[in-house]
Order: sequence, then structure tokens, then C-alpha cells
Amino acid sequence: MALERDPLLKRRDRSSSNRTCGVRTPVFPDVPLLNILSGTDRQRMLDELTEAHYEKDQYIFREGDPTEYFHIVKEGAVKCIKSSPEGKQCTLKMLMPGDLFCCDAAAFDGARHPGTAKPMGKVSVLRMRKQSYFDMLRRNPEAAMEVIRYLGNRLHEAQEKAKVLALDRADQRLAALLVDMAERSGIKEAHGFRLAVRLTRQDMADMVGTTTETAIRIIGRFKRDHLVSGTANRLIVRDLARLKALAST
Amino acid sequence: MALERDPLLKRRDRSSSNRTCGVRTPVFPDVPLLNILSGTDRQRMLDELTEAHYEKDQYIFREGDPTEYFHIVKEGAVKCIKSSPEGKQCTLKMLMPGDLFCCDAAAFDGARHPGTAKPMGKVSVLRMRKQSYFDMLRRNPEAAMEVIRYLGNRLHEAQEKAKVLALDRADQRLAALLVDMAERSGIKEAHGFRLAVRLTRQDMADMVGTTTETAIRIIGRFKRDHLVSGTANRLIVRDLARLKALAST
DNA sequence: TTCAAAACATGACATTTGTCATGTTTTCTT
DNA sequence: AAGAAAACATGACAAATGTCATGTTTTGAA
Repeated sequence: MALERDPLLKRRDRSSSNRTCGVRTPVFPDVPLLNILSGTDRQRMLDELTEAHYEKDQYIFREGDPTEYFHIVKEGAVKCIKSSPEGKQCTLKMLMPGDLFCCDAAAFDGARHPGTAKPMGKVSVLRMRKQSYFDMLRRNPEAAMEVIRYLGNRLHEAQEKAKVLALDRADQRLAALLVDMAERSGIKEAHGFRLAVRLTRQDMADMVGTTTETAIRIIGRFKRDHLVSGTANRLIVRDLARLKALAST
Repeated sequence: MALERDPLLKRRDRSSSNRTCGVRTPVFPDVPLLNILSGTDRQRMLDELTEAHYEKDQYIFREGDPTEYFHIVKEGAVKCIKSSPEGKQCTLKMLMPGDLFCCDAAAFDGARHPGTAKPMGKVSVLRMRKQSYFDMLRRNPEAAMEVIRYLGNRLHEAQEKAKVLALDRADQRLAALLVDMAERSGIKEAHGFRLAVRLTRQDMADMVGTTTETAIRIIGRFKRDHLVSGTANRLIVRDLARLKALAST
């Protein structure tokens, strides 16, 4: 997933009012939504997209906050979390570069965020006031179609996740998680795929709906069986095939 | 949720080629997607919507089938199910009158259905070939916006479901299900809300990701505590408040 | 490099849930 | 109304997972 700047913008002098100070609007070649537009419409959207940066200990927004922006992940990983009244919490989705968020209905009227968005480390996101975003969609049916396509995929993903939570054991869910992470953000190394995102046992537990202890024990077993190695800072998925088999036993 | 016919169509002579034989195209006042259109566009959509009927033992479509239509539930309830390789299955969503399905991306290119749609009893659905549907969306940005809104809500619903599966115990999940069903399809009676949809313990188990036995035991407890009464044919939710409290302990 | 904090690990035990077997009640069909 | 099938019920036990306590290793900041 390339992260170069849009050549069109390379040395454009930006004067948009709500941009991050001194930063050129950056753009991805790999965000279909941006590539659908051309000409004035494209320029207009680029003008209204601004970049924001966050650190690990900040929140992009929290459950219950009013929805102001539509977002695109530019760099880094963002997790979407929800908590229960008892204080337990779960991670619904790990957003990677190119992912859209808040592209949906919750943002339509005066709605509030149904979950919290928190960076996994340093991240940068592109964002746009929701009114401009909706105006853009109304002017560009193809862009709206792209958002429908994206939301449809997210819905199927969420339903697949619900299925896994409903039917699979903790070890299968963890295996599925490792496979998914390796395929989405794994960097090929001598003995397997190193995960680009730092993932603690706690993070994994939150992603598959178990406790940290259970995740530790299961990953421990996986290590003994040479399916994975390492720890959060340098987690390596060693045997994708066997993990896949375990996930869908 | 009123189910009257659209007065505009009351005695129109229909000659559309792909309609169900001898049946007038029926329309809902309560489907926003249909009310957004007007004039020729509305008429055009009505002309292309046809009605189909199914019985309990049939499938509307199955996991893996090619996607041909966009659908709207007209009458009855439809469940969306997914199965695991081991043969276990879960119900992801109960679609009620007014719900759209396959309004999403899976239907875009040559994609296949990610799950199965099965009637809970006699149902009728309105449907439209996906090409016509997409053309309609491209011509009507407001309709596309409505689909985005609908998909956004469905996504949040699915994520909420994943959260509940990840964090709550079986009894809390069942309580949440009963509250939801009572609020969405409950008919007020002397001692509570009677569910309009026939729901066996098995159905409930599939909806909350447990086994039938566990569901039976828990509902048994609920009966002893006067939270519910009756069986599939006549299930009554008696104490919504206490069920709600249990669901979000 | 050192030290505190975070992450990882493990044991013992409790709780929840699943599994299988068997029997009763309700519902549906004829 | 009768009989078959589906739904509901319950017990005994097994397996999976959670909880709590305690100790070790790794990581990151001074």
C-alpha cells in the first residue's frame, strides 16, 4: 500500500482555511473514493480534506461524541472499540491505511459516534467536515456508489466477525485473527510474516472477545507448536497454513 | 407498520414483463427509499419492482448463490443465516417488513451471497434486478444517500451484535434478544408483549450463539422469574424493564 | 545502563457453557 | 380426535473459559 503524495498536489500552494498548519493536503492513490472524482470535483474535495495527527494516548473520537467529520486513515492503524456498562471492552475493527470511517449514516443527522476510535501508535488521518462530504456525495453518484460498496464490505466483515464469535472457540478465533493480520499487514521475513502493527496479548484478547490470560495461554500453545513466535514488538506468524486450518476446523 | 397498497397503483393496469403473474406491484408507505423518488423515477422503480412469495421450507437465496436481485421485505420475517464448515449455524439478523437486503456491495460485480436468506414463515418480498437498481441509484443521489444511511445503521447494528457476543453471558444475550424482539415486533397484550414472529428456543439459540439446551434452561429460568411466558407459538415478554436491566448489567 | 512499568507467564480453582441421553409436552397433520 | 413430529425439559457429566494470585521477562524512559 503505497503512501506517496498525489503528484497533482506536489507543489500546489494551498490556501484552504481549515487545513493543518503548513501541511500540504496529502492524498492516496489507493483510495478508490478519491480516484473516482476528476477535474473540479476532485480539486474541491482535495481542498476540503485536511490532515490530522494523533498519538497512542489520544482519542480520535469517543463513544457518544457528536459526529463532525468523515475520515480516511492515511498512515498507521486505528482501532474501533466499544465498551459495556461493566467496563469490559472489545475491539470491533482495526482500520488500516486507505480505510474510511464515519462514512455512514450515524453521521447523517445529529447522531453520535456509536464507538471510540483510538490510534494504535502514531497515525495520520485525512478528514472532511461531514456537510462537505455529503454535498460531494450528492454531486457525484459514482462516489456515493463507492461508499455503498465500501459499507457493504464492512457490513459483511462485521457479520463474519459475529459468526466467528458466535460459533468458534477462542483458539480458532485467535488463529483467524493472526491469519487476517498477517495477510493484511504482514511483512514477509525469513521465517514468516512480521506484523507491522504492535499487538499485545491484551489487544488480541480484545479483538476476539476473550480475557488476556486466555489469549496468553493460547498464544503460548501456538508458540510451542511453532505457529507463531515473538512478542508484541516483534510478532511473527510462522505457519499461515496451519493457522488457517485451525481457524476453520 | 402499515401495509396498504400505494394508492397511485390501486387500479393501474400493469404490463411489466417480469412481474409475478396477476399480482399488482405492491408498495409500502414505510420504505424511505421508495418515498424519496417522485414522478417518472418513482413510476419507473415501481414498474421494475416485482413481488415474490416464499414458504417456511424454501430459501430466498443461499450462501454462495450469485446475486441477482435487490430485495425489500414486504410481509413476514426473513432470517439471514451463516454456517460454519462444521455444520453449526447462526442467525445474523431478522429482517422485518420495510427492511432492505442485498442493497450492498456484495451485489456489485460478480459477487456471491455471503449468507443465506430464509423465511420464518410465509413472506412476501419485493425485488428488482440489480442492474436496474444500480441505475436507479446513479440517477437519484438522494436514493443513494438513503441506502448509505440504511447500510450505516445495519453496520452499527452488526457491530453492536459483535460486542454483545464478545462481552456478554448467554443469559444477557437472550435478555437483549427478547427486548429487541418485543420492541420491534411485539403486540401489546394484557400481560406484556406477544411476539408476532414464531420463535423456538432453537431459533433464539441460533440468534445469540448458544446451544438449544442452554437457551431452554435460561428461558426456563426467565419463566420462573416471570420475565416471559409461553412457547414458540405464543411467546410473551412480560417484564421488559427487568430484561433490559439484565441485558446491560 | 538502570529501573520502573508494562507485558508475559503459570497455577489453582470457580463458573459458564456444551454434550449426550432420556423423557414429557405441545403442535401439526390427517 | 389420534398419532407423529417437533419443541420443550432435565440430569449428569465434560470441556472451555474466566478469575485471582503471584512471579518472571521484556520494554521504554530517564
